[in-house]
Amino acid sequence: MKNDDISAFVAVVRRQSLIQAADSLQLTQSAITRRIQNLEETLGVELLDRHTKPLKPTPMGLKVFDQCLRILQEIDALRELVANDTPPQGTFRLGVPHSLSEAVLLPPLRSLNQHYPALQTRVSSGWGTELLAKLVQAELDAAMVLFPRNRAFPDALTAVPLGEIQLCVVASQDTPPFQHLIDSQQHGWILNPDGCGFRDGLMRALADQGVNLQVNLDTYGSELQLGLVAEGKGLGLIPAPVLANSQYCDTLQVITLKDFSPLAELWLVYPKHLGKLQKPAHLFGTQLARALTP
Amino acid sequence: MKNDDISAFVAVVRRQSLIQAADSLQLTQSAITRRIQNLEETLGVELLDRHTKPLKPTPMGLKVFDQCLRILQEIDALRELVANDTPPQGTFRLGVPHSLSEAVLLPPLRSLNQHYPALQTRVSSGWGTELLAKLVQAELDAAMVLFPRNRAFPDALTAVPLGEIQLCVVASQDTPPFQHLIDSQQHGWILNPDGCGFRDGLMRALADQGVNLQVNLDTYGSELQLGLVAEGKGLGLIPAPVLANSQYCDTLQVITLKDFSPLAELWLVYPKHLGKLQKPAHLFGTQLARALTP
DNA sequence: TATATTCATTAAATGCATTTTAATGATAAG
DNA sequence: CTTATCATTAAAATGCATTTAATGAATATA
Repeated sequence: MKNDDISAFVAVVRRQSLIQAADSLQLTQSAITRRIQNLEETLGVELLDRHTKPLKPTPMGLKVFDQCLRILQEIDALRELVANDTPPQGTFRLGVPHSLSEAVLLPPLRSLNQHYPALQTRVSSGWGTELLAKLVQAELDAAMVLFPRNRAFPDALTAVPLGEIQLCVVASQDTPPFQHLIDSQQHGWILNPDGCGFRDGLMRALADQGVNLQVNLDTYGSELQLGLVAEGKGLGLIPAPVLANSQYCDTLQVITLKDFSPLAELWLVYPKHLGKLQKPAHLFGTQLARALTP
Repeated sequence: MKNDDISAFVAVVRRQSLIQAADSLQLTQSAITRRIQNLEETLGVELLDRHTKPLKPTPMGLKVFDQCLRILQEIDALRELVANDTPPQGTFRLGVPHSLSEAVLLPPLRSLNQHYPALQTRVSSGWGTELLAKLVQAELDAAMVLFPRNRAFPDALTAVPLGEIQLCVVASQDTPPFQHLIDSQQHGWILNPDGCGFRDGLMRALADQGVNLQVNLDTYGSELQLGLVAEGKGLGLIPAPVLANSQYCDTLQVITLKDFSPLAELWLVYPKHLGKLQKPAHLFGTQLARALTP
């Protein structure tokens, strides 16, 4: 009984698709097929119902799924157990989102440094999905990312919620106020690229109302974005703490919408499968989370 | 994190020796060494204290050991889960001990047949350790074995206790009674070969008193053994139910000793790692145990 | 009905990881 | 001091999982 097979099965049930599961585990469909077959073979039961279109587990498969979850949980507990007794040391490569300013990031980083003075922390910043990609490629040990709530992460990663952050819709001072999301399209949006995750959420919310997201300008930094918004080029969507610390804070108008609750979640994300090379850094999952929560 | 590594570690901690662990998992010492190293590497902690002579886990290792147990337990639970919902079918190769007569074996076998009429059962008999060897070589699907209590089984096997069985020390009618184990050596023993497991226990008990087991004759079957005992060639050690059903039952004297409590345990033993070939039979661990318990 | 398109399975080839074999080291017992 | 026992290490061999590539099945589109 291989754990890899188990996590493959879990990923498939979650995503209801071999392809997406493969994607999330960074493998081929073939590999997933084999893994599922392995598990089915060793258990002697059919786990997936091949006839339904969204691939679903058989009744037995569902029970197995639950138990698999329990197994993976105990394995995680083992990691935690070790991590909690091992004071982290060495160099720790942490990724932080472009979209969050120093004002937001400094407190947790300071807290991290207080907890583990021996730890060398190297911080680099990037857009959300960039950071996730670097995690799966083991170029980072952990990353903080800001994503819409209920966001699904790659199965190769563990995500711990660090807290919620309010997003604000901002407009220039002279923009006439409006109350519904649908009206936003009259002005258009100025947004950072897809990688940051907000855009996805906004797009989906608009799609629910049958409208496509209209983007006036793609920006690559919060100050730039806010500057353009201040000039009346369109609306912006920005984390409240970033707005508060921006030079444009007073120049902008915050719009409160009735049908769009712009809440994002700040996550700490780190790889599940500890490569053999990076020694200590990845080990302290929730330990790190605790240290980062001020 | 590989389950094989985990069970290797568990085996090592249990046996306090790499060699014995290797033995019980049917592997080389080398392999065990590597597996332990793997686990230590992925966890980033030293698990075994190499300096103590009976190889012992470090304090951290002990905690890890407990958690490993939990993991393996959940994995077993998965097997159980599936097994309990899968009515067994096909041909089931069950091994039973030479040392137990039909009188003892018939009730559980009948019970098994009642529970699972669809199951073809092929029963073959052998000495205890023979049966265990056949299990690890997948020549049997399960075996009932009679062994001294607290007997350690190979880690590749799961053992479920089915109940206790009284052993009797028997002698010919004209043997003068005695009360202590040590006195038995005056008469010598007539025993079945080592494989049956009783001999081990007896030998150990005598060794504790500083005496070596003196065996007058090696026998290869209970009736033969009892026949020879009846002729006064020495003492016998035999399960009570077998004695009760023997033709020599009335010809023999049962000796009650004060310092040797001859209790054996009847086990159901089956392989943990289900080979891919044998389809259904090995699957129903405790399910089988329930059926076999009358 | 034909033709893509999407998604899963299968088969052969590659590549990686684990195991064994064999040699070395280390420690305790005779 | 020698032998025996047990663990580690290195190199070769084995085995297993993944990928690549081709096939199959089912749905949608023209």
